[in-house]
Amino acid sequence: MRDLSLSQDLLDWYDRHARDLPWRVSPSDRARGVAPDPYRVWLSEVMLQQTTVAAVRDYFRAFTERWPTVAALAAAEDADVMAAWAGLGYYARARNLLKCARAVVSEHGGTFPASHEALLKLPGIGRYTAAAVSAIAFDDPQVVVDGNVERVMARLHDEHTPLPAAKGVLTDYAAVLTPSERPGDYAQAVMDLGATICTPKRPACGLCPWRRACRGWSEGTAAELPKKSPKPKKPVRRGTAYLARRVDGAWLLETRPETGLLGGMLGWPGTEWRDVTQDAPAEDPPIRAEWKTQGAEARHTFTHFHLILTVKTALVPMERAPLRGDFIELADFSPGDLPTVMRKAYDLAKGG
DNA sequence: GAATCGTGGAC
DNA sequence: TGTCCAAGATT
Repeated sequence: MRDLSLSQDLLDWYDRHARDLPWRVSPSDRARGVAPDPYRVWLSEVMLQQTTVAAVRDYFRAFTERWPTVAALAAAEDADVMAAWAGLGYYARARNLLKCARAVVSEHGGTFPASHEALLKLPGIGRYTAAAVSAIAFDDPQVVVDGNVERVMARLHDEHTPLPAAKGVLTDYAAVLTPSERPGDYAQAVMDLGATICTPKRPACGLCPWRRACRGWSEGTAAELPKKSPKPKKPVRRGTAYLARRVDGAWLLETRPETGLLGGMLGWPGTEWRDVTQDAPAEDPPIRAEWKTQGAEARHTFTHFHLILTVKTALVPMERAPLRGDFIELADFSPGDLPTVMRKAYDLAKGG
């Protein structure tokens, strides 16, 4: 069963209110037959996973300027891609981005596969991204369900079952509304609606094209939906980072292991980060030196814990060999290549 | 299903 | 200042 009248109302709204985004083909251009580039659609969707449009904009521009095609990205050095992703977070995305680009080249001749099934098999492409690329780049009416769609559907149907348990029924609601015509514009329209009108807090229901049909509006429950299961409190961890500067200005850094937190990223050698209820980890400097503790500590909050990082610095002579990590010449180092927590430690060392 | 995995902005 | 939140994927 479908409700094409509601879908059409949203498409009409989108024709008038679609946001101008660097990766988007406007509905008017789309109507003239301009086709989106699957590479740009895919890249933007991966960048936008759990990340705001405002944060993605500059990264998207930088990536597409430097690597205009999937083949160009596939040929890039791992370290260059990780450095370019630094600051955007969820670094597994960058690792999978490269794996995916290389798979598209080696297994699909450098062209993104058009089928939802084949897209799902690629690294870093899950249910949402496969559906979004299918719909937006290939006009395939897949059911696109992201956080916006979940929120809009929960309100439209006054669904009080908390997430993530409600995911199934919300997907069913979304399927009913997905049109076979203009599925790409429709998918982007629901997400625009969620991002600009049907917002998490204080939704602008007065401006909503779906207000007449919305049960959350008629019941007065819209603003409190969707329900979510409560989140556990974040524990606090502590650790030490060692910032060794050689007399010629080179910094001692290491590439973190591929898996786990900040995997594959550049960082300062240091102790492990241990819960404050545990014993403090043993001293473990990466090079013999006179270490000086900075007056302030670096504080940073990750998805599931708070970190308080003690920053120690030292100046070391040219000939001394490190036990861990490698010295990177001053000319080859940019703090912007570091994940944010590591950049905070750097800023602290420079300022103090 | 539950954990893990970043960051910056809004309130 | 603390909490919530954003176009999720992977294990």
